[in-house]
Amino acid sequence: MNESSEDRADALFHALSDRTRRDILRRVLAGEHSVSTLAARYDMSFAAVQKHVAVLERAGLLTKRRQGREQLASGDVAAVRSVASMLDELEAVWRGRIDRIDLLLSQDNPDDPEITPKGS
Amino acid sequence: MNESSEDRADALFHALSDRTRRDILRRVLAGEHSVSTLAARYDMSFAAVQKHVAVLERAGLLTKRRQGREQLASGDVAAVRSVASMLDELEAVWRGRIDRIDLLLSQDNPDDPEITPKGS
DNA sequence: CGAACATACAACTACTTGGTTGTACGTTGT
DNA sequence: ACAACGTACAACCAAGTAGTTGTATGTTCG
Repeated sequence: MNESSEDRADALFHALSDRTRRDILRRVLAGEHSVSTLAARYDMSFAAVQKHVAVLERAGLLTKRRQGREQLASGDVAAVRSVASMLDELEAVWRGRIDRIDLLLSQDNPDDPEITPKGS
Repeated sequence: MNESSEDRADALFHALSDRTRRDILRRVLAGEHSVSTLAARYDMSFAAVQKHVAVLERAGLLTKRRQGREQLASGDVAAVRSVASMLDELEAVWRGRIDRIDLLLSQDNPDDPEITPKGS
């Protein structure tokens, strides 16, 4: 409902909607990497990778810390979990629908012959 | 790893990256709705909403069934779960990192803060 | 049949995105 | 000091996106 929470969801899902960014995220979740170390892994310019890292950072999926002339990027698992909880909320909405269907069925058929209708 | 599984992830996260589409998804997970019923809920043209529904359908997040002149859209919870499992995979990657750190600590190795940077 | 409804799709516009190159600036090592 | 490195950012471009309006097609109902 909150305006900014929808903004955040937009940013998170958008950040995850690019395969290069998902791959970068995997790497930085596995351990710290400098931006140039990451860039060396992809067949695109350094600047392109740096922009992907910036998108992930703006979405809160990774953080950077300076070490000398390098920026070490590290994945934030809490942000990943927050996305998972958004999906949990969607699943809860679906479960509410199923519960309502089950209620109707049990009212019509108190003997409960049918289990889990064709629900998905 | 599969090429088309990345395509699918692209489509799923992209579909979820728009707040109108997330809202539509919530409604159709809660129960069947015709496209026009959905469209009436938003301050945009019918065609715009119809395109959002098409994006969700292409991503596999909803299915439509014809009933007379209406198309009834219904959310597919399995697709939502498949997204959740992608996030689980990311969290597993992160957990592997933590396990490796724990291993280093338990080996009482005070050197080398860098953790196996890559698979090469 | 003909009117109203429900949907689909094409064409167009404004904006965003993912990529490029070039430049600027701080840090490191010799 | 200075060359090489690591990063950030601006300007640009092609492609995609989210919205619009208009049109076509099928369905229901009086």
